[in-house]
Amino acid sequence: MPVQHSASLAVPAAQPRGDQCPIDRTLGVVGSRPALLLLREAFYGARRFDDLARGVGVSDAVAAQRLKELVAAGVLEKEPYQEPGQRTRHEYVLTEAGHELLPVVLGLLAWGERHAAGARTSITASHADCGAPVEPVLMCAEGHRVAEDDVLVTAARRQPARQSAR
Amino acid sequence: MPVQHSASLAVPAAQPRGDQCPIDRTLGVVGSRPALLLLREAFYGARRFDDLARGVGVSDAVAAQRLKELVAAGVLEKEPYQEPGQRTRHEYVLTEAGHELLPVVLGLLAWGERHAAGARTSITASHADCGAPVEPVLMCAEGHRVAEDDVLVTAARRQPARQSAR
DNA sequence: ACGCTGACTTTGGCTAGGCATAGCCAGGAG
DNA sequence: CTCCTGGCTATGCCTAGCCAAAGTCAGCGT
Repeated sequence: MPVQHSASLAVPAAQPRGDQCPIDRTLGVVGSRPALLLLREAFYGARRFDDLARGVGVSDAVAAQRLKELVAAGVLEKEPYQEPGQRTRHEYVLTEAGHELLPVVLGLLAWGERHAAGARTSITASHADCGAPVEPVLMCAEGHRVAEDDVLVTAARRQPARQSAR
Repeated sequence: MPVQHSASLAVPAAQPRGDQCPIDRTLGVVGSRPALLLLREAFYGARRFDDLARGVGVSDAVAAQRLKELVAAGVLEKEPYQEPGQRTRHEYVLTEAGHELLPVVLGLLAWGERHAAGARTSITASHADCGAPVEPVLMCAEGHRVAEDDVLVTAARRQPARQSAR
């Protein structure tokens, strides 16, 4: 017997692909390196264009382009603000939807810490209350911790009928 | 005090960027669309080259290239297998490290379901035992559910001393 | 021994996306 | 009213990545 993991997830039937797959759709929004890194900066607290662009290390043009896409996708919001003695500026803040991408970002962080060796520094996410390291863990709405092979993936047609006039 | 969510994460000091950031390093491995989609296929149970490539919808060349990278990064392993009456083949199986990317993939899935509208079908990950929907949730090693502002992000130098002869 | 099939590899052409540099614009400071 | 600064926008070049199509290769079946 070689290894235990067969198909990991329980996938009884074929799932939709292409633009019908929510994973693919999400990747259309945050599927590029600059986009994810901008998100990282936003989670680190950056709000101003310069800080975001600088932190990611891309040119202004790319930063502007990606930020525009993230705003269009509803991940970030552009809001006016004013520092005392300064003119009105705009800052980029995470929306509710943006905040919900935190598990993904921290998942990448945790994986990189564990498996992408070579960095001379390590970044740790820990629980402010107890100091223990934090990671995304699979849980169901009932509050059970879910193992990989207990995850059942199913597809369903959305809104069968009711295509009434708006 | 304008909005409630200020910096979401608690980040007391600057974090390393570029290739010193584990998020960035992880993106170097799975930071492209085809790579993530190949991973999706692997989680769905695909193991053969053709199935993986077909499921992602890219050309053979791209699939081969990305698979090679994923193998090199230790996410997939190439193993020989033999179906009865068939010649020896190789299949791609998720390694331990590969399996640990599941929270990221399911995070993308969950987010897409909730925020990337437009698909006519929905994919749901549910708990096989109780049927409730499954999502990645932030938890610390002590077992506490961690809220966003209770996540403390800190950097540390790896291997403090031992900077002996190079 | 030959052919077929699955699994790649190679080649050539094309497009998206990146960078650098420079230019533009708004608006408080002076 | 002009200057200055942060925040973009525009231009030109250059590379990475993609696709399609064709070629290669291993080895079981006949």
